[in-house]
Amino acid sequence: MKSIEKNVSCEECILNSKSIFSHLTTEEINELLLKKTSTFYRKGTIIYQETQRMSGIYCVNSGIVKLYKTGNEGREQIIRFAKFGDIIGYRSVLSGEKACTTAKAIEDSYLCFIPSETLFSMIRRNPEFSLNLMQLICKELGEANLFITEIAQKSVRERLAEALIILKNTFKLDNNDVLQISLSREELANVIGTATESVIRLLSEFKDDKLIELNGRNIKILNIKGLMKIANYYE
Amino acid sequence: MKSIEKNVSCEECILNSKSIFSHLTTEEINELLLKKTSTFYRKGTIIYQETQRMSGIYCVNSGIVKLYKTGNEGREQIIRFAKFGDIIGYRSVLSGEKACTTAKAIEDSYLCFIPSETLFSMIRRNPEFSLNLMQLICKELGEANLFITEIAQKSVRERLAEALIILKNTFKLDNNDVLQISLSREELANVIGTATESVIRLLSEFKDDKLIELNGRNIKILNIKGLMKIANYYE
DNA sequence: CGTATCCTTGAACCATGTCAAGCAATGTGG
DNA sequence: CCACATTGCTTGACATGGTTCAAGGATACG
Repeated sequence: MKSIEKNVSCEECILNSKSIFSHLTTEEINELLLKKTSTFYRKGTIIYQETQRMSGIYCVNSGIVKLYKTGNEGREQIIRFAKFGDIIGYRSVLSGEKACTTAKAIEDSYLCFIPSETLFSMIRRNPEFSLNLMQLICKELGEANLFITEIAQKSVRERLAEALIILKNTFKLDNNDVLQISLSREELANVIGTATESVIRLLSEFKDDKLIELNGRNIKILNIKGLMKIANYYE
Repeated sequence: MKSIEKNVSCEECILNSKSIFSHLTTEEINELLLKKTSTFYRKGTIIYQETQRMSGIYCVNSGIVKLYKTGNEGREQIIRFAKFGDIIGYRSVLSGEKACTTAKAIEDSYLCFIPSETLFSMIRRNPEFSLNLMQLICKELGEANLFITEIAQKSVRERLAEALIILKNTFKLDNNDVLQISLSREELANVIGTATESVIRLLSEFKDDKLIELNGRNIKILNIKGLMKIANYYE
């Protein structure tokens, strides 16, 4: 649980045109930079827990954060991953409810913390910022609705193929076509809602079918179209 | 697809303290009343379709609206139901995306249509309204995340018991303990993501176990605690 | 070098989906 | 008002995808 404070550059996050911060005034950006605190989270560290009250949101500067809910039998359901430029924790802050997910760094990560008051002040002062934020939340809601449908209607095989495609789109491949996120078999199972053994068996099948290549946690994508066909996923 | 325009009273919707409209100024309310149009939708009528671009949002004045997504094999996944005071369609309007669900009246319903420009103008002018709206969306997102976890981890039996509890909380019971929403067995199946036959068999079991009583589509709740225990659902 | 964690495979089991057939309820047109 | 069609509901039989349990191998770590 070691965490060191350090000042990281937020310029890239703010200037990124997809960022909700991209429409802030210079004055607002200065206030944001003044109020934010940056913290290092070593791989494996929990950033916040479900049922916890949040006093602000976090913006991921580097690393990868896993957001998951814990089900009745203690099994984790991964809701999403957050990477550079993504913000987390805003759902609870805005709804005034307790956190509904736990956030855990699965890579060494730097996160910026923005206190609730700063966020609310920006919402009150800048309607364009509000609209950007709403847009972000609504997109996430759309993805959640889609995920509900897929998990309810698709087979495990389809869901695994789809998960690989989505991970590829989110985290990209290196120049050797290897997925740029490292997940355990269990985590992969917790994304698609199945047993670890099922993931292992299906990954082997995909390998036998020359769709992917496996090397420990490294997954090399050989045939994305084949995966899309299996997943019935076209986008 | 018959739909008649009629002026319905929006006062109750607006004054309701849980409504997102409750913090509007008198001036804003007057503009809202001026710009809104009210329409009758006969049971079975589709209000909007997924993939459609939305030009505004709807507020349910009376009746019940079913919101569902259509999966690959054409099977419908019910995302939620909207009743008096609920608004629908805002996700697509705010995100600028096409509708991700289809909305269909499953009872005769009156809906008020609020054009996008009116909504955006209220957001731009009134930060408290924005915050209320964000809060609403965030709550829905929280419910979606919970639903993902339940559908991924719970058995069909648990999910059906839970669905009955949630329907009871949302639509209440009449003074004879009968659920105040009428769904086909297939619709019930499409809520929890299972086959119609499974719902039928499990409902019979619940009846045998004296948890519910069945009379056509009428479901009488006899033992809510028993259902909660089966569902592992406590709230 | 030993211990813990993760990964893999096989076998058995079971919850749930699918298919088929009959029944009940409801609506339609003559 | 009846015959017929349509749709929804129910039940049984069966197939199977997926989970669970168990055991062994691989890999990483202090």
